Amino acid sequence: MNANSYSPKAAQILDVAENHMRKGGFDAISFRDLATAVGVKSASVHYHFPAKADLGQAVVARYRERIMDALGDPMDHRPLASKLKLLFDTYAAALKDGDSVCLCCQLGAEARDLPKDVAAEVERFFKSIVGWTASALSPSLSASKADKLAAHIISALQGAMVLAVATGDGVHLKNTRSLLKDCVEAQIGR
Amino acid sequence: MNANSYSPKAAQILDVAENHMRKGGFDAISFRDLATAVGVKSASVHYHFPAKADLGQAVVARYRERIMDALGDPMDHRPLASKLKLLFDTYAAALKDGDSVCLCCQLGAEARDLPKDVAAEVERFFKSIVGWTASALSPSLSASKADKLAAHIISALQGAMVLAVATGDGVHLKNTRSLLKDCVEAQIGR
DNA sequence: AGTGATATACCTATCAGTAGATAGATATTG
DNA sequence: CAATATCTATCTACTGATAGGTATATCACT
Repeated sequence: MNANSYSPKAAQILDVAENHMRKGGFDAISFRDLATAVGVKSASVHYHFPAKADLGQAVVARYRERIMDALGDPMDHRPLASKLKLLFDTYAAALKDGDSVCLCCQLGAEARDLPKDVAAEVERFFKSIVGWTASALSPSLSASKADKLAAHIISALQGAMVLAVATGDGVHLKNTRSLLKDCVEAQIGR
Repeated sequence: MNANSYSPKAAQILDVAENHMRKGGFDAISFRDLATAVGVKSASVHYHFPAKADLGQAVVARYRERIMDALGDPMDHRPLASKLKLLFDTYAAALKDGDSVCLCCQLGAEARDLPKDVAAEVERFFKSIVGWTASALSPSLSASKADKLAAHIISALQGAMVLAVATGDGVHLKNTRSLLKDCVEAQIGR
């Protein structure tokens, strides 16, 4: 099930669901609201996604695929700085309108209250993106240090988004980017 | 309205509400569930907190007061390192059972979907705790650098909690603590 | 001491609205 | 015919909220 295997209507439903979930979490979407937003009835949404957990899982899976595709191969020959810039730009684009965090930041916080399949998909997102970052760092650091620094980078970006949304001030994300850059340079000893 | 001005039953309601909200956000609490948990009927919960927004606001306000009280005066004569240790210990205690993030991390992510008063209280929490941290750093750094580093510290702690809950691995918090310590030391030039 | 007013803290009963989900009919296309 | 995609209609369960009743306790006044 890759991200392009959805019918146009199903993709449209996923788009709306993703936007709503980013702002209010899994409980913020309802079949009726989604149906109205895409111009069908709620029973038709159930046709595409039988249960709410199926919908949630599909939203997260598609999100992960899209992000990971945008990041590309972490082991290719681009310089580390440009990989990290791409990570910051891509991942933090979640804040684009200044009013929503990364989908998995939202869902990650409520992981213990999510349907099992949805929570598993969120966990998979984090393992993917931390793994990508660790791979990108790996030529410059020991495996152990790369893993820790990668997790820290993702953590800090997540938290900065929360702070930005909660205080209504997007500067937090830029601030964290610049401090993370220093942190990475200190670690790789440049 | 300080944290000790609630009747025993109201305080009990706030306790349960806080625990549930930490795991699933504002929508995760219902008057009926709370009532059952404390042994009354839902109408009695409305007696103590007329509307859901009142309850949410009270939970967040009490949380902020408790955390800020535990942190104490950021300008007193304790060494910086022990203030930061207290911050990490106190604030990160939210993860105590390994299955819930900081209340305001959860609510901060969904700030745009919260009742206005609740969102304002969440914002107030963040401004308080970032302000405390900046004050603690202020003897060692310029005001501008202290503000930035303080926001970064809080961001990183928030994000680490999300990662810890989402992946079920509490090591992320310890990891971030140690990298933040390095980051602070690099900034104050020690 | 006795009486009435007031406040506190609960209750029962109910409301309109919304939730996720399903059964079964209909239309369109290959 | 069969697959796809929609519909109408409906179900049960739960949501926040309100109206109005009950019991208890405290206080003021005679």
